[in-house]
Amino acid sequence: MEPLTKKIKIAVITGPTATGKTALAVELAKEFSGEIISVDSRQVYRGMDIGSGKDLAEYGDIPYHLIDIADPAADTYNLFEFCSDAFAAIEDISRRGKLPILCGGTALYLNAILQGYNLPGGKLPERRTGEARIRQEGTEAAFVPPFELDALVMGVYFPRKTVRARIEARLDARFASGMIEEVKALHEKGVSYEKLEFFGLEYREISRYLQNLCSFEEMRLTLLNRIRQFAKRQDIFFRKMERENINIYWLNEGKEPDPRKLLRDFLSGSALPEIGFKLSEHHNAPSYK
RNA sequence: GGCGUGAUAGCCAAGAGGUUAGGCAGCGGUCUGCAAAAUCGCUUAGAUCGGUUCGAUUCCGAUUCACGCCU
Repeated sequence: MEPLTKKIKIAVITGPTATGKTALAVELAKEFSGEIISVDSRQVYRGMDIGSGKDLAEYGDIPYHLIDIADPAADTYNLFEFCSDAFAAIEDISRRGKLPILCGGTALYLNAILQGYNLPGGKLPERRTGEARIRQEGTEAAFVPPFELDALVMGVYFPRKTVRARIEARLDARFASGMIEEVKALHEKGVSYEKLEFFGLEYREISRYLQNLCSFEEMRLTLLNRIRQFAKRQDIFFRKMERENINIYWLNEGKEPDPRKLLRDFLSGSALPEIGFKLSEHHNAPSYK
């Protein structure tokens, strides 16, 4: 195949959890003939649906990538694999004349793609020696970004207080739609409690509940706090990315500035507006109830 | 009405007449190989009024409130 010489244009939708990233990405994919690449370290695992917020029903006819590509019992997906899978997907979509739309909140993964992390091979940290595939790959598996990207990065913004409320509403909806049963089923299919706890948040706290280490109400409150703290850490990472010169267009409630217009201008090569709002220059209120 | 106990930060909760309680929650940061992970930092309160004292959140008195008991 011919190498791609020009920079490949991609759109990115990111932001903290529970802000409606998927819905926006699907909307843009429909309008701009796009395909979605999930940037989510948990949605890669089969069977982790409700807890990771896959929302597969929202996609309709829009093709998606990097979802359900790993076995939660046997695999431990990581940044290295994500980088090679994501660049492969971007190239594939682009060659077919479609627009790659990256969508997700795993900020490290996104940052690695946007900044073209060059992951060296060679000696790996002690803690990784247990993983067979890493040993096999060794030095030659060093990851070098195969081509450059021209990315329009948009983030869905809500005030922290609103995000917190959305997290709570979504959590209860997830309980109502069978999230506990999902975790139970994963365990019955061979995913150890240890592994489930490693996956974090919903999988960790519900595993503890299933092991009778806490009551439902205790579990729910702990989980609520953990998800909220996670959303804060996502913000902290987005600020770091901004300081590292990644421009993020924060869309108030996902609407303003209009993402369709931004993307249209970006794709046609028109001048984009100045970034009006930087998360890194914004402080959240000192406390919430 | 009488007696007793208590009143500490958003919440829980200690000790001490002068030197940081602590935990949770909150906020911020680090992070190029498990990132929904790991890890670090910050956040100075003592119900009210008066007294004792060089100095009171700590001792004394009154008041208010809460809880318990008694009549």
